[in-house]
Amino acid sequence: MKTSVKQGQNSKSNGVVIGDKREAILRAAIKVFAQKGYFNSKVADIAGAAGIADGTVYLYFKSKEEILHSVFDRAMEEFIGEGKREIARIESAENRLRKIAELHLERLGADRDLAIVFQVELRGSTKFMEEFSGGGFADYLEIIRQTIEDGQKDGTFRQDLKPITVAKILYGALDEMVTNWILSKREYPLAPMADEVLKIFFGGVTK
Amino acid sequence: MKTSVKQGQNSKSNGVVIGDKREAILRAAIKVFAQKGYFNSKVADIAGAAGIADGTVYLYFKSKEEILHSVFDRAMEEFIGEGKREIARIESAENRLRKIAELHLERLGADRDLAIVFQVELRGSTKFMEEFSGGGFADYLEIIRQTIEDGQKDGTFRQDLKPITVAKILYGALDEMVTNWILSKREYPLAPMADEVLKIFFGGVTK
DNA sequence: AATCGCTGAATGAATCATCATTCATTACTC
DNA sequence: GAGTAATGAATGATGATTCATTCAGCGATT
Repeated sequence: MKTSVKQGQNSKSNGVVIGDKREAILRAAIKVFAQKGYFNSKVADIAGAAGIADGTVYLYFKSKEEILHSVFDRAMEEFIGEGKREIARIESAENRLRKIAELHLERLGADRDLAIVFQVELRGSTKFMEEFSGGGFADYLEIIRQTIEDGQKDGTFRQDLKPITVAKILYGALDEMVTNWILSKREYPLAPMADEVLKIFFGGVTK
Repeated sequence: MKTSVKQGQNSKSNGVVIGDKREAILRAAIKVFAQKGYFNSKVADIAGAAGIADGTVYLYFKSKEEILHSVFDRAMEEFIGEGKREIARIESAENRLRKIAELHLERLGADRDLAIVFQVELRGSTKFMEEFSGGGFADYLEIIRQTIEDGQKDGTFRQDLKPITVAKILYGALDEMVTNWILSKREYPLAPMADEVLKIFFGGVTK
């Protein structure tokens, strides 16, 4: 019997607003999933990390899987939303792509746990990937594709390449930067890698 | 009680050489893992697909995890082994990279199930990725890196880029081609995508 | 201002299903 | 009939989910 500190819900009894228990669970889940992977994470681990009882999790989520879903949905929505906003104001296609690359690496570089869940768990299941192909991911790729098409139309980019393929290549390169960053023992800032990627992407490696 | 067709091991009783039961299990595992993912695959599924009893699996493998390991090890060994051989005879760094890209996509494009297991399951666990970072994967990236360094030394490639980063970018682009191919509903040959990737990689997208 | 239900959040021990793994038994082969 | 390979039912662990119970806050009542 532990002397658990009960806490009425949000900001009722005392001035301290406890963000939201749902929020706490999501944050805890990101940490736990990042550490042990979705399938090796116990719901009890998440509850523990969130500082609540096991059963409480089910007051906020229908199942363990729904937690993972929510993590993706929330992050992706925010990610794409802000991306679109930032891109909108930029004139040249080249600079838009530059911004996309920078944002991509900045975002994921800013939250390692979330990055791990994205790179590892999202990829780690065809099921999720397929759902995502029709969801946020397709949107993201489409934004890149469109930007490349714009650049081709205004004569900035070569026109002998299929925009969608070019988009995949840029995305793949960025994605690999993130994956390597996650796996690396050394700590280094991720965002600056955008430069090298863009140098090659725009100019190629041939002298 | 099913009238199971017992079969003495390899080519004993009759002329038909049943490759090896171990081999059959690995093939079955690749198919099953590709379909449902490692964690959702039951050992019984694998046994079923291989046409043997559940327990028999354990005559050939210590655990379910060892099966997955074996799938990776075998494929990676073959993959890298043949890669090195093919590369060795090629003179120019540029053509060596070209060959690497082609092989990469040809190989994975030739066995969709294996490709799925590689793209999805390998990525789907930090544990495996980390093991692999110190294993086959690191070797592969090193081969690419070295080739790029060669090209820089002989003046073919720009020298203002870190070879390791360039290597990651090429790898990332190829990897994304594979991932997209796996997820795509449409059936299309993977290998030809190497051309587009190389065009951009060598020449860049800017006009 | 002390007491009293009430309500809904939170708890965590118990349940129940799901598999990986084992091993006593059976089937083959020589 | 000895030796080996294969079988598949039984075992045991694990862990998601449930649910009877506890608890804290709050307005109403005295």
